[in-house]
Amino acid sequence: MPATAAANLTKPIWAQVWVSTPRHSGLQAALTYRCDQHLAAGHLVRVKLGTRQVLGVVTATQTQAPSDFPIDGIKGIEEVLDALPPLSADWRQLISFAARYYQRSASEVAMAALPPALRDLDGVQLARRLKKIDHVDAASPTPTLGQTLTKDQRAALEAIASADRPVLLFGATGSGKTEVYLQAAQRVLAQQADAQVLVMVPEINLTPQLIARFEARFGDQALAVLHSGLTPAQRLKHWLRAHLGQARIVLGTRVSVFASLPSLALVIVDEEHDPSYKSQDGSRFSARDLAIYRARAQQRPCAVVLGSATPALETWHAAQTGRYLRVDMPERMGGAAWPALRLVDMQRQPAKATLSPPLLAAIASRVDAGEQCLLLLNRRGYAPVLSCGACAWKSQCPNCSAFRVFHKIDRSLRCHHCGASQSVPRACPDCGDQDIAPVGKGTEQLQEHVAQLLGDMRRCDGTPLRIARIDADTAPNGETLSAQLQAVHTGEVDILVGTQMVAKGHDFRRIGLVAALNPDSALYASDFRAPERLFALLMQAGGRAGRDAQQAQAPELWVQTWSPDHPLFAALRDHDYARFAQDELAQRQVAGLPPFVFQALLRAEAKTQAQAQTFLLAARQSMWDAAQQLDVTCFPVVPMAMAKVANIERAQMLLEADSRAKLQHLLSAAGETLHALKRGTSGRGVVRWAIDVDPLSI
DNA sequence: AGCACGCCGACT
DNA sequence: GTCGGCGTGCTC
Repeated sequence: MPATAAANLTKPIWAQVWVSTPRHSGLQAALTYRCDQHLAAGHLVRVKLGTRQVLGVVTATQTQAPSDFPIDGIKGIEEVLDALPPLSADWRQLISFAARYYQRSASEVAMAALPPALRDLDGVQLARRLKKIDHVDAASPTPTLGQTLTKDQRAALEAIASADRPVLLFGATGSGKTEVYLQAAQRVLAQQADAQVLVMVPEINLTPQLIARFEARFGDQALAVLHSGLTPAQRLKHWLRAHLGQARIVLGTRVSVFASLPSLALVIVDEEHDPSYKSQDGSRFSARDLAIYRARAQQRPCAVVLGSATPALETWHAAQTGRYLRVDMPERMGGAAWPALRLVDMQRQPAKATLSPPLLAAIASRVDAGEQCLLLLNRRGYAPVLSCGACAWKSQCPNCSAFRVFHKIDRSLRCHHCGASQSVPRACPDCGDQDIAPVGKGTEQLQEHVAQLLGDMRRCDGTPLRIARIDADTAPNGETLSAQLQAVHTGEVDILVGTQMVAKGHDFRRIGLVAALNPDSALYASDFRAPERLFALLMQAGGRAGRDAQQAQAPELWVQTWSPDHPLFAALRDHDYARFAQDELAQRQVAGLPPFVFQALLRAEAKTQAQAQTFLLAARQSMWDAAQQLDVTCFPVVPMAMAKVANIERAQMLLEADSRAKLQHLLSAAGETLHALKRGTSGRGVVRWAIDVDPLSI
């Protein structure tokens, strides 16, 4: 409630307000506004900014006039949205921390954290929305009984209840992590009358089962969901229900880490290793890391659970060093067998075989037995490049440093980076030769290829095989995706070809064989995190197979590789994530890579590569001495791996330190400098710059 | 980022 | 004379 001190008209009160100012406005901190009475911090207000009226969050009020801004320039608060309880001190502290750590202004982070629809509402409109919500009265959740727990699950629950640290729930696919989440939530809700639980998932579309189970257990009255797929009105409604404490379980994607949860008592981060927790647009925060901060910084105690079968190496390392508590759930439920690994040495296979003969035979045998097969190929389209046989022409995108991908379905060349599309030329644009041919294989071609090879086969009922494909082209949104997955699930498909998006989340009951056709690029990629991602993908893909214990044949995970002796596959064969992590961490330590060092990237985008680099070089110059003193390494300025996207040239500079504090220290000083540089001559042509703290890819 | 102001080219 | 192009600069 707002403070009810009597208004003192002779003595104005000054309020610090976070307002919706844009990213590069140079307005960093809160702005000062005048008001006639004290306002509790956290209140939402509407204030004038320039000519517009915008939303703001009060962070503090004071009686002393500000010294850094002319008093007669200060405007009054237009309206206090006091129908809403103020945002809590915990919430404001989370926003401040995120802004500081990721080098953004608190205003920007705060506004991104609030539902967009709230920005355009006045008090009257807001009251109307609230009235609607109040009608749906907050029935306290009446959870149905949970399943009987295994020994592992009981131990995990006990650990979560008593842990004084974040808990890493290290559980295999199908080991029953979800039931642990559910019962941990139930326990918290039972213990504390107003408790709230935040459950984070990487992508809501890929986890319909998880949502369904929470809904079934707690009822949709107690549940709120927060993700980008909602309409603005829905998003506001769910946000308000969380803020008002009506929603007891909040399920959401990475944005939900900023949800207003006045009585938060438990945070669950499912599939904590998933890269989508780190946002790639705008403020590049890690929702997983912020979730941990949030829980620990809260005034009321709050437990955190990170769940994964293949934790991020950062998380694994934290568990090894005792900062997190690791709880293992190694057993797969329901007696489902782990798929056996079948490695195909491609050096011993016929050249250019997309599907090696032994794999093809295995697929045929599975299909014959009425089982389903899943073939993973991480390239959509028909072929990644089109190339001229007579000259050096390739389907280079004119706007990006990438090739345009050949899509046979509409005979187009599409750039997967800028979206530009053109129809395939009849002859080589450079030399006129007719012989332009696709190079390499994508999912579209694989589907065609499989149809050619196995098209004569019949299902046991005599009908032709059904070979489906799911990738970003066939499933442009969540609805089409779940429709297609549903078709697979109900058995309408015999062979499914797809990109990694199919490997995540979904339970396919009848899949007996999963194959990764060409995963080698990740083994020797310049990105040091590529093996970690590959291991997670293959473990996850393997988890798709053999969930049905009734199957006649043992489930198999096939991998076609040119490096069958790579240690990653040896660990994969034994489903031994711990060994993989240990090997990988040892290498990282020797090479001086995260989690043993801390990194930040300074990025610049400009019309020319030279302009982007000039800016970064000036930045490097200006922070050089401070970096030396703090023992932070400033690596040379280089073009990004994808140097040009949509005709914008990009360059970057890596900063590295052996402690977070040192890196943070340097970065906090750099922000001001960069703003100044952009205005000066070295910032000429620079469209954007950004700091990416703890970058996932370099 | 918006949204002003501002200072030059083609229309009623 | 006015409408409007988008360059530059400010927002408590």
